[in-house]
Amino acid sequence: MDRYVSTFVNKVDAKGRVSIPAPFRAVLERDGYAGGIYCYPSLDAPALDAGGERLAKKIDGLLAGLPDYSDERDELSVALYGDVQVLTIDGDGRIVLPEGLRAHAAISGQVAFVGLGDKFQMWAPDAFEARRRKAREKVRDHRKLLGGPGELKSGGD
Amino acid sequence: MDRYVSTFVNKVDAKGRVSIPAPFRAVLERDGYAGGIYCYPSLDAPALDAGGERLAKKIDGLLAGLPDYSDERDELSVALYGDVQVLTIDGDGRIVLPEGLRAHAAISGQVAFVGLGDKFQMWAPDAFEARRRKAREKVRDHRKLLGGPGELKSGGD
DNA sequence: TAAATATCCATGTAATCCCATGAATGCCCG
DNA sequence: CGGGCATTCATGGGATTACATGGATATTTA
Repeated sequence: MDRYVSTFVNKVDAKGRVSIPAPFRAVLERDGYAGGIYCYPSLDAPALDAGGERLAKKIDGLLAGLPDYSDERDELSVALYGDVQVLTIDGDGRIVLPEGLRAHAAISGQVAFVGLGDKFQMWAPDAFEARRRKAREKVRDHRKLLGGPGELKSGGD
Repeated sequence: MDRYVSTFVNKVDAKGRVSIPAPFRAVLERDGYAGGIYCYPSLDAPALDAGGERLAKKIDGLLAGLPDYSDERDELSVALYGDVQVLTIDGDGRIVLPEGLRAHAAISGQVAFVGLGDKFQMWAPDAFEARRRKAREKVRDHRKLLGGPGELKSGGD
């Protein structure tokens, strides 16, 4: 498997450690993570974005499109790189979530790991539940636009 | 044959395992399933959608059009990837249905596997029976509009 | 040295593998 | 044409492994 899929909820222990779900670890293995995974506060959600090399490349790619020394580039690179932390994975497949990041996502006792294809997010489980509901409704709407007959349509009424 | 057709009912055992009907397994073989089959709650029915690589590609296709780091993309990915589970197939051709998925489809003792062409669905047998009846009536109505007599004629059950 | 961070080890639980059984199907040979 | 024989499948149970989690010990940093 080469993409992050599905959702897993794990506990944060007294030291702030969380196990990365084994399936995600497997993807990271393939993805590559020199020294650790990339993690930063989501721009538009109370969540953390994370991933391996592929994610890093994607960020680079976004910046590459903008002219050097432009305001836009400066702003974006600060927004994207400025808050990035590299989290090392310990021998048991766990990371430690620093205080700052945890605050942004309002994470305390548990973390929901949510696969988004080529990156994953970390949420406070209840906040994610709300977002999930919203997202599902949106997909319903989009389906009418996106899906030709049979696209992702299910069980046709 | 390379599409899922017909309906099969199998048991869920004490551990939550269900045999995938052999004919579907054969299709999956051809379809490809690296690591397992893709399965997610149907958007508009109390059922589960499932399939192999072909289905996975379809999901990718939906996202491919959207720009990275857009609100929209994240939202869609949550619903598309976040809700998907990758179910591994054991040596005997069985999968385990996780609690969350089972709940969505109200599946407990038995599962009806329903072929839908390039994917299949899993239903609680009685819920599916009801749905099937309804679908039949609809088809009968349509037939009057669409076809000359005998167009879609079938030999009954 | 104290606090914080990293490494290592222990444990219960849940998932995975492996083998046994039994029914049903299809095939071969009488 | 009919009766065994072999295979394929679904299903059940037991054994084994993987994984998340908690705690203890080393190691660094201020």
